[in-house]
Amino acid sequence: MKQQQKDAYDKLKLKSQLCFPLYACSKEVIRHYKPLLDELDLTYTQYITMMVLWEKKSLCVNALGEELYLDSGTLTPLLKKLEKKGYLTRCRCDNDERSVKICITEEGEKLKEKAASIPEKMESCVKLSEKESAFLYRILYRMLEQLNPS
Amino acid sequence: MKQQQKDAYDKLKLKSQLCFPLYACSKEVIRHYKPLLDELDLTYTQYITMMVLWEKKSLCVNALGEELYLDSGTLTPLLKKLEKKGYLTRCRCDNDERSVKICITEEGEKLKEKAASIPEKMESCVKLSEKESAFLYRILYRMLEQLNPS
DNA sequence: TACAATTAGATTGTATGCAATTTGATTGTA
DNA sequence: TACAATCAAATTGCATACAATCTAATTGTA
Repeated sequence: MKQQQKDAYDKLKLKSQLCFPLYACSKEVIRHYKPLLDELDLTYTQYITMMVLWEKKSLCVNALGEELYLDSGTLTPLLKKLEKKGYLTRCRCDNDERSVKICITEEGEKLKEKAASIPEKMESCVKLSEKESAFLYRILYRMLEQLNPS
Repeated sequence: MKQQQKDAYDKLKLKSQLCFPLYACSKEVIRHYKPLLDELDLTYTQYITMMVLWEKKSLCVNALGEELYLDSGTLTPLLKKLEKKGYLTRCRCDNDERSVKICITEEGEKLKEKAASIPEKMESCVKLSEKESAFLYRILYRMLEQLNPS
């Protein structure tokens, strides 16, 4: 076998890939959120959706999708569930009937208090130094920008 | 509002969290694999499953799940699909009828040749320096180890 | 050796994710 | 102003993920 082909095969190993630890790590982190989010009766995707709403109060589905890297196929049913729980409202925009505006409710605002302790609790699961966190953060956002230039 | 509560709320912002870019990045990377994997008629999860088999040739569902951080609920239907495609066989172990042994087929081995160019193509999507890749790799595996000590 | 406890996969049910398509509203332009 | 092109959500279909439960095999031990 040629050296070149051997190199190509080496790169096909799970342990040679960056994509795999990224994928596995993401899932493991989300798994660790679960018991904390269960107390709020939220899934992880519902949680990050609420995070955007806690900050922005109100925005269109489209904009929400860009923030979260999710499309309407995922968001529509998810937003309906959060609406049913009473955390947000969905209504067509007055000025553009194509768009749907999502607004946080008082119930939704109240949930923020219960969620406030979660980030701290999660941090304690993963022991990274200040420097490592900052590096990881920067590099992931740079990758995101490269993969999905917005 | 107390400073402490303000800090807690700041940490609730999407941009303050490490979990979010991890989650988004993982999805974006997988999305970038799609056109390459479409040519092989594999999904991403099927691809990483084949990566393990290209390396190990044969192992039990259990061991496969530990490698991939997936459980039988995900693996069983996925392995049935790959079996139907002819890339692997599933059969109960002789010495322990509870276990199912997965073996790669010749068809499965042949697929490796077609997949060999994928890692290189993916690398070109994300421009990280040698140093950055190595750092990211180390930190992700360390996190994995912390989150799921095996 | 009985038999409770454990283990490996399979199954069930719920919630994403996302590509592709559809529906209805808006925009650009001949 | 007609009307094609575009756009925003919603819908459909398929493939994960994973917790919880179930089934069958194996193991530990009284």
